[in-house]
Amino acid sequence: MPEPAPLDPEQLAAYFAVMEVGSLLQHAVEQQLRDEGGLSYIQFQILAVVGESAEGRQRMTDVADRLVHSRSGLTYQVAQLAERGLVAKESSPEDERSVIVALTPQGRELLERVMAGHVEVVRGLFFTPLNDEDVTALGDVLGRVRDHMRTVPPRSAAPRRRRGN
Amino acid sequence: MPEPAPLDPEQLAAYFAVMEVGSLLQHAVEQQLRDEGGLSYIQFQILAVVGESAEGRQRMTDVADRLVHSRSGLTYQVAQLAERGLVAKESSPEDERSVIVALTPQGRELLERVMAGHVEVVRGLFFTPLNDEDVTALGDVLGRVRDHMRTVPPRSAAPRRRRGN
DNA sequence: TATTGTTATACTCTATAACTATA
DNA sequence: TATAGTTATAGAGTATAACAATA
Repeated sequence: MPEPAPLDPEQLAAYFAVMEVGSLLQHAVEQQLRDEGGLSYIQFQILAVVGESAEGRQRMTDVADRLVHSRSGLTYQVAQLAERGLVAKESSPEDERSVIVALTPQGRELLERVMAGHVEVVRGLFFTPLNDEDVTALGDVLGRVRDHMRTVPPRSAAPRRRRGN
Repeated sequence: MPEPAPLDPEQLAAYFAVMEVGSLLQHAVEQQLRDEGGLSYIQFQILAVVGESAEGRQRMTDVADRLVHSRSGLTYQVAQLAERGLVAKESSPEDERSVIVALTPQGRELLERVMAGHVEVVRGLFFTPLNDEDVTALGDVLGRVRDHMRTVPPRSAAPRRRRGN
């Protein structure tokens, strides 16, 4: 294998910027969610993903796939949310193996309450220094990167079909 | 306080894209660092920040400030690295309170070895779908966001001068 | 008094592997 | 045999607060 060429300065700047912005934004958002709703970012994401679906109901597996979680990690987080009465677990009539996560009224209420502050943080921190063109450009370029990332195999080379998750 | 306007679809797309790209990229990079060097991302960053300075030496506080770490978290991570002989802790001649983190030869060697794979992952995952203009645009826009983020107070309103960190 | 750093502690989160049950 | 999910367990990381020492 030949020496990989180093990244040029512009590439490095872009890479570091993405990582730092993502990290700082996540930090800020986490604090707001913790303060205003006692939620971690992942818990918030679970509520959001479930709440955004048609009737506030999603299969465990579908939530896990979307949030990159390990199955057991999702089981843990959903248990935390269920303990607070924010979601309820139901069995699926179609597939006895499946578990459905359903947003409770309290869950929806908390989600809506917390979302307001969330939007404010994101707007203040992220969008303030940007104009419409910047936003469009960002969405376009990063959207392409995201699509590419979703395509590329996890670089564990082998497709990895065995052993769940 | 008036209802905050929700983010428009373009803004949402950009926000989600940043978070997802950052998260996926971090995941991929973490796996490579773990596999090839037994390093967490933060440990890698510590080595990189220290190694990038003039003589491979940095004060604890300066490293912590740059990596958003709590002091105690940095103490912990530096201890991990020191146990493996990748860094050494030295006292500062100028300020008896300070502790200097210095990259050892083994630390530098590992950093260089791991950096190759790191660059490959970033290139393959992040830069493949982008042309030069995209990269420039990204660096410009996200650079502005980052600068803005560094400026804005942590939204805990109060300047927070008391109590370290 | 403010700053630098460490320690103890408690907690959250994550991942792995073994396991059950349904398809 | 593959898929959906849980459990037990163990480990890594983080934050807080109390502390010691130097500026």
